[in-house]
Parts: sequence; structure tokens; C-alpha cells
Amino acid sequence: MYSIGEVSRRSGVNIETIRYYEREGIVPVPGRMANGRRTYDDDGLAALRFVKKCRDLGFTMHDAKVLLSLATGSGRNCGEVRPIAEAHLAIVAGKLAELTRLHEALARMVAECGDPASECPILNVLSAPDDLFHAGAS
Amino acid sequence: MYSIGEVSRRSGVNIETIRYYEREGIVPVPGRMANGRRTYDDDGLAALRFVKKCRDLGFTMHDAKVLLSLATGSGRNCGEVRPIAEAHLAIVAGKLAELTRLHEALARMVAECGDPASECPILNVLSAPDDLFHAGAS
DNA sequence: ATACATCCTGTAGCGACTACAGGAGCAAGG
DNA sequence: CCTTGCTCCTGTAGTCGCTACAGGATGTAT
Repeated sequence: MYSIGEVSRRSGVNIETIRYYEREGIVPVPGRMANGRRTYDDDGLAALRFVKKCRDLGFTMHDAKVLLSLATGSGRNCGEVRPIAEAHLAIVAGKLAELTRLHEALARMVAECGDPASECPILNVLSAPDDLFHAGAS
Repeated sequence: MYSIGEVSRRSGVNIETIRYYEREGIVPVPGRMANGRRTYDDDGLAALRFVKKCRDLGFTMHDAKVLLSLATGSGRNCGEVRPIAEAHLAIVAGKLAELTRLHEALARMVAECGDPASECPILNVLSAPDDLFHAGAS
């Protein structure tokens, strides 16, 4: 049996966040000691670690909740897991593409901005009326 | 002179967001017509387009505010702009690296999750006690 | 006895919006 | 004249996923 501080250390989840997860019904409600303090067993700790991994992978809290219930349930098969993971992968792939474009655009702008005395090309791009990502300034 | 709806259409910034930017002091306060409605000139429109570009590039609202003031000011040189852009580029590069790792991990997991009847490898990875990104399940 | 760590509840704040509620003004059509 | 519908106004509350208190109770060590 662990205290909240103990599971926080062991799971890497902040104490306040653990209580927040409990309030939101993401992880099961732990037991209480005589003095009112929360007490966690190995399952409680495992649930927190599970949710942490989900969040590290970018799943929403809602997804984490569903995935945890699937993991805790009897089936543990891909049927319901895969669509959730695929949908999330699609979102991540989209964000990755967007961020890549953004990184390129920014890097190009910073590269052009050299002389600290002359009129800044970054401000010029930002002030220009045309599309950010297809404005080929050379 | 444009109405708020007009500048919203022309800048691509949501009406509610325009009012929010005004409240937060990101864009200059527009004039008002006799009936109390906001009225924007070309400079007001340009400011909104500028802020929109900043946001599209991932700059914070605070950065956008500073950059706008630098663009509107007399200098327009790289001296103050470059450090802001460089710092932001570094953040974006970091996020890009993180998201790339995440995408790889997710893609690997989804690829392994094939058979909809057998025990799901995704749940197994999430339930495992070891590191997410270095657990080479093959 | 005193200091300090840990825990408790409850509430408010972050960034960057977004979504109402509840109302006013104005034009066009019947 | 009246209704319908559009745009606009202010003000407040909700979103997501935490994080940071305030203000207090309890536990442990010296």
C-alpha cells in the first residue's frame, strides 16, 4: 500500500494531477486510511502508470480512460483498441506534417534575417499580404 | 472603413477572437460608429492579418504583440526580431523532434496490432512497466 | 516542544480561444 | 406596420490538461 506521494514518485504523475484524475474519473478511486489519506495498491499504481503512458503518447484523457477500461476488462483484444489508436495516429501524423511545414518556414525566415541593422525580412514576410507558406522569398 | 464582420472575412480571424485580441491589447482599439459598432481602417485590418500570421507560425500571443509593435515602429530591423524568432524556432524544433518520436512509437504500435481477436499488443505496451520509447517489441 | 514534511479540500489560474445568453439596431419583404 | 433575418454589442462561462495556491490537519523526527 502506497501513499499518494509514493505513487506520484513511482508513476511520475504529479500529486495534484493524480487527484485531478481521480476527480475526473480517469483512474479508480483509491481507498482511505483511518486519517483520511488516500492509499493505493499495486493496481492503483499500475493504472496511473498506464494513464501516464497514454498521455505521453498524446492520447486525450478521454482516450486514456477508455483504453484503461479496455485494458482492465476481460477481452484485451485489438477490436476496440485499434480504431482509437488509428484515429490518434492520424491526428498525430497531421500535426507532424503541419509542424514540419512550420519549422521549414520559420527556419527559412531566420536564415534570411542576418544583418541586424537592415530592414528585417521577418517583419516583411509577416506584413506581406500573401500566403505565408508559399511566399518564396529568396 | 470595415465592420468587424468584414475584417473577420478579410483577415481570416474569427469575430470573437478579434474582440478577444482587442480586450487583451494585442491589436489596437478600433474606432466606433455612431451606433457603437467597431469600425476598422486598413491599418487595423493589416494588424489582424499580421497577428494571424504570427499565430499561424506558432508564435505566442505575447510574441505576436511584441512583433507587431516592432513592425509598426520606426526601426523594422532585425536587432530585436531575430532573438524572438530564434527562440521560437528552437521551441518548434524541439516539439518537432518529440512529435516525430511519438509518431514513430504510435505507428509501430498500430502496425503490430493486427489480429482483432488476439491479445492486443498496444494494451500490452501501455501496461508494461518499462520505457515507452525504448521498448523494442518485435 | 518545535520544526518540517506530507496530506486534505476547494478554488482559481494558465493560453488561446470558443460558445453562449440576452439584447439592440437595421434593411427588405409581405 | 410587422415580421424575419442579419449583424452587431457586452459579459460570462466553458474547453483541455493540468498547476498553483490558501488554509488547514496530521504525522515524524529532533
